[in-house]
Amino acid sequence: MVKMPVTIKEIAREAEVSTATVSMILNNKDKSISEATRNRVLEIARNRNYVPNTMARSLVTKQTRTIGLIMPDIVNPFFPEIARGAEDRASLSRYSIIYCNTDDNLSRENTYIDILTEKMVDGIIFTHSADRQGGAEGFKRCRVPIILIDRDYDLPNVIGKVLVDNTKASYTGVNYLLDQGYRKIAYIAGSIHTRTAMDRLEGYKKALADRNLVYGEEYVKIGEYKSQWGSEAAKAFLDEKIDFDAIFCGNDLIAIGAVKALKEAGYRVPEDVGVMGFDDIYMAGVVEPALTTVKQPNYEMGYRAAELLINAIEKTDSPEKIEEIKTVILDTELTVRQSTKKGAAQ
Amino acid sequence: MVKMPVTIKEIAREAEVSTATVSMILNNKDKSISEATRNRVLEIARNRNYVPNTMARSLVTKQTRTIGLIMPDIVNPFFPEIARGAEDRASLSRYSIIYCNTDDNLSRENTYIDILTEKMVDGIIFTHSADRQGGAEGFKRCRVPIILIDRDYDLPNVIGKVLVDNTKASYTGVNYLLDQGYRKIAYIAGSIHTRTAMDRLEGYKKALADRNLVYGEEYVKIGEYKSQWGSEAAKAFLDEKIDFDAIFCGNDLIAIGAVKALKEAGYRVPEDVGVMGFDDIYMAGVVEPALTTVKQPNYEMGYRAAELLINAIEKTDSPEKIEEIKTVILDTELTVRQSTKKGAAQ
DNA sequence: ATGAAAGCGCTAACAT
DNA sequence: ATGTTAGCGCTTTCAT
Repeated sequence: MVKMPVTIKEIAREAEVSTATVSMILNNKDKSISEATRNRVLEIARNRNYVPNTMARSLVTKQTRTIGLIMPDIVNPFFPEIARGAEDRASLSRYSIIYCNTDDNLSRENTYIDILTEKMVDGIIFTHSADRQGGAEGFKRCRVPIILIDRDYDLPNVIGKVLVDNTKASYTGVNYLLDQGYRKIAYIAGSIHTRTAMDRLEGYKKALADRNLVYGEEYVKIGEYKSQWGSEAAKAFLDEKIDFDAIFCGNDLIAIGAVKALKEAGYRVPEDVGVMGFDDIYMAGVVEPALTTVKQPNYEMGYRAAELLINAIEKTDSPEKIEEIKTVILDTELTVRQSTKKGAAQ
Repeated sequence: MVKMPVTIKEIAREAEVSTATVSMILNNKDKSISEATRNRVLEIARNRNYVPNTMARSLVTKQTRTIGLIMPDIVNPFFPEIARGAEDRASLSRYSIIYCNTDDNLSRENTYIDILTEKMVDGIIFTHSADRQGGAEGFKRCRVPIILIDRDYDLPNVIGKVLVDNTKASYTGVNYLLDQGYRKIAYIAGSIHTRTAMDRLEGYKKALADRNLVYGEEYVKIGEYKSQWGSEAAKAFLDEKIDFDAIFCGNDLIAIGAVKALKEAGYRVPEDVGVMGFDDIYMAGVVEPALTTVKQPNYEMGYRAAELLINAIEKTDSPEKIEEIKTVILDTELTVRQSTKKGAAQ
């Protein structure tokens, strides 16, 4: 297993040419090299199982063909899709991805940014972390371009963003419920501390306002992104005898909990009460087929982020004027799993 | 953003010492360097935001502190836990992880092995792919140590394995059902083409045999790892009037489907029929609280794999005698989510 | 059409 | 206690 690596030097000697020639041939920059030597060199390289040393190459070219992917936690089903999208786009252009879990921890984020710049990655895709308060101390030593996903911070080195229009998304979702015949739509929010959550709430309010539907603040409950909370909140609505016929939820976990509570209380979903989730966690469909959700295009977000980054890296032609931050805003999509029409037969 | 990187050369000049001195100080190999110069150099490095160039370092040291992680698909909830475990262990020792999705595709696997050896990763963690028939062509150019997870191939460069005792796992699972009072345990298997699946079936048979329980082959159904199949198979058991009071399933998706079919047919789970899953996909507990499962310790597998690899990499002291392949066999654990006692009250 | 040579930024003997 | 020097394996002008 401890095979001594073959270098271009050895190949050059064996082929009786210079290392420059070998290098050019191996990199397809052999415009002016005879077919004869070309084939000879290629043949030898193949026979000797030549593997280029990318360290040496990168040292010269200042490119590693590696991208860093920083995210809170790959075990959270939100992220694998993003990671996969990024990887698929990256590997198309023969970039590799170094992945880093931060657990939403600022100091781990900073550590990773350091490590990635030391590793000389060509760029970083930064997926949202709840904590980060815009603090830029961790970026002092960072020298690589950054693409933001999902959250819009003001950070140094950011050259692009891939975002979702959350207001529009929940607006669309609530409108779907209205179109299905529901008229009294309650809202169970998760944490409301993030921009994302507030935008969603705003979309909900806007959809109602557009149809001149107004009802009090008792229709909105704020808690956390857990199914437990969904159950509690739904029960609370029932206990308080709020007159609602649908619930829009801050995310799918909440929705799953809400559906459970409603069913336990004897309601049929969606015939009696429509419930809609958001985000589409993995398996939401398996868990609760009655659930229609607003799906965030995670895979595409990862894909587009990698694309933005690679374009920026390779567009060395436009020198310094990468001043404008490219922003991609993706649409969410409605995943209708089962008719959610009010009063529909089972 | 286009900051000119600071090199040790510049720091050396500014501090009026040699690059060797700077290098030693920066690498804590400064046993014999005066506090004065030491502090001066460190100070300058900090002020100038010095970032070491790991390419240059690796070129000399032949170490990249990077590990490759090859797996079928990070979106499959089986893998994020492995990835996370590996990353956690790796980052403890300041190793980074390059991750690669193969979609169980042999040629993608080979491509990645090539890319990773070119990137000079210090080792590769290879998580199981369904396809690979032991073909070793893709490893011709590979020069790095490999740790296998979950599947036991005969591959070149393999220096370690982290496996699960599937026979024992299903043996334990079935015994649990028996201990709970069930006596007629059917088995719904997924694909049976893998060693893993066969081992699980064997454990099931062994558990029954140990208690002198014998019943015909009609108690075993073989299909695929999908909830759809779980439903179909469970219905088939009912239609065929098989006398069973519990079902052991090849994985959780199957179990979820089976529970669904049983409930639709009017059975109470687990009071009338006990159902047990395997593998514990993400959210299995949310989906079906009645489900008790045999959980594969994915996180730990990833963690241990990284550990094995790092130990091997850094144990340069034992030179060539790394002939023995280190094998770690982990136990699965029973995740009892809710009493599964036969006939228990709701 | 090909070769010579100068680095890329760093580490590691070996000197002093 | 610190400096000198020779590479690591490759790319890239600039010659020829």
